[in-house]
Amino acid sequence: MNLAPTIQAFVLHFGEMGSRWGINRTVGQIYALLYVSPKPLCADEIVDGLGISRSNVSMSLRELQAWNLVILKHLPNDRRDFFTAPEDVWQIFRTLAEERRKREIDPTLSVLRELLMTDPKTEEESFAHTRLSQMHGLIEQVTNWYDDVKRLDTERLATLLSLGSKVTKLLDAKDRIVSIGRRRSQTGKS
Amino acid sequence: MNLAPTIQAFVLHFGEMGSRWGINRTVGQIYALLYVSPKPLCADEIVDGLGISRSNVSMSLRELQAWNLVILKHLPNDRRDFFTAPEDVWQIFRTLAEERRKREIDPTLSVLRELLMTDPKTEEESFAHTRLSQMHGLIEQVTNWYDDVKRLDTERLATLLSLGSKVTKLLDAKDRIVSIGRRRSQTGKS
DNA sequence: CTGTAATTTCAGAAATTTCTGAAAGTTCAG
DNA sequence: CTGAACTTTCAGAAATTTCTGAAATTACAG
Repeated sequence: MNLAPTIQAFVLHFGEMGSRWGINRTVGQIYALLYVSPKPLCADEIVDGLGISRSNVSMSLRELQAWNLVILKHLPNDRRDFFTAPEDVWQIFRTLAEERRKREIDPTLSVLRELLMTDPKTEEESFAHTRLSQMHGLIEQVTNWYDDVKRLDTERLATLLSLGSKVTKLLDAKDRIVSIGRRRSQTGKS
Repeated sequence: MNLAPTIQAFVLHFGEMGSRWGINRTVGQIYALLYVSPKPLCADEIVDGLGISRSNVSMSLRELQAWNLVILKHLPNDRRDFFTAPEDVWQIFRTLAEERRKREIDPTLSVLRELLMTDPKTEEESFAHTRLSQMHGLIEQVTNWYDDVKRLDTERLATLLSLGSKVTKLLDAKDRIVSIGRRRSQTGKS
């Protein structure tokens, strides 16, 4: 490894965190390296940068492509594959959310749906049934929200985030304003 | 293992998913079992239910306690430790979000802050610096939103979720209504 | 105290995941 | 075609994580 100290520290940290995240160390490191590189890198540059085997790089890049976290590029007059991380951090964030949902949420949702189809026979199963149903309800509510919000463009998403919990105040405010409007004009319309 | 088929399926699925989540299979299974049990279970009941070693149960319960996902109870005239999962799924959701944040986000945030303190020396480092700064900005924005929202009670949180992206429409609506109010009364006030 | 019922610890066995080197596959210029 | 430049595959080595049984520890009733 022969990287600037800051870059090296970032890459190593991402490798460590990778494990806490369910992606492995190498995958995390490669992603981090691509993320901070001003230009696309080819596999051998990654091998040099991280000091790992060529085959490991190949497999890890494959995984990153499956996650849609990395873009394959070709330079003119060069047969090699080059890779970059997408520019827009918000886009990366969305992609990550999307992929994690596919892998971590959807399978559970479908198992829950399946299990909820069967009628509970015993007292015990009946209790379990209501618990599964609660969990299903929660996950569905959260993913519906997510489906709804993910369609927003970055600017609106940022507005929504910066608003935070104030939206509930806004709700109250809306009601107040609307009712004032009504009182004044007698033609109120929500 | 001698559980009702539905319960068994749920427990096994949760075990599998556990691995995709960074908690291990046993921990996932124990949590699932407690979640669907109408009454607190003691360690030996879990051993019977899941067919795993007593010591594994002990260690896994320890981990679940560290995650705040399990509650230790004592029954009168019984020296054994009994465990349940919290009732309220929303509370569980919050706990999970909180713990994942502590483990998966905060360390990265602090590393990023640290690295951003140093001045970039080369062109390369300078590029990396802006990328780190972008990532830092995004994470901070998202966690600030989260900090803000997590204080809401369950009801308000549910409202906010069911509203989804409509909040942005609401924002527009507010502006419109306020301006109508102004036009009508000449005393508009946001 | 003593003995019993419980929990915890921990060394190392078992299982799983990650990583490597060697071989095979692909692509393309000449 | 041929062979050079590159990428992928994959068996098994290495590393890591999980799990177990045995021993140690704790708690407490008698």
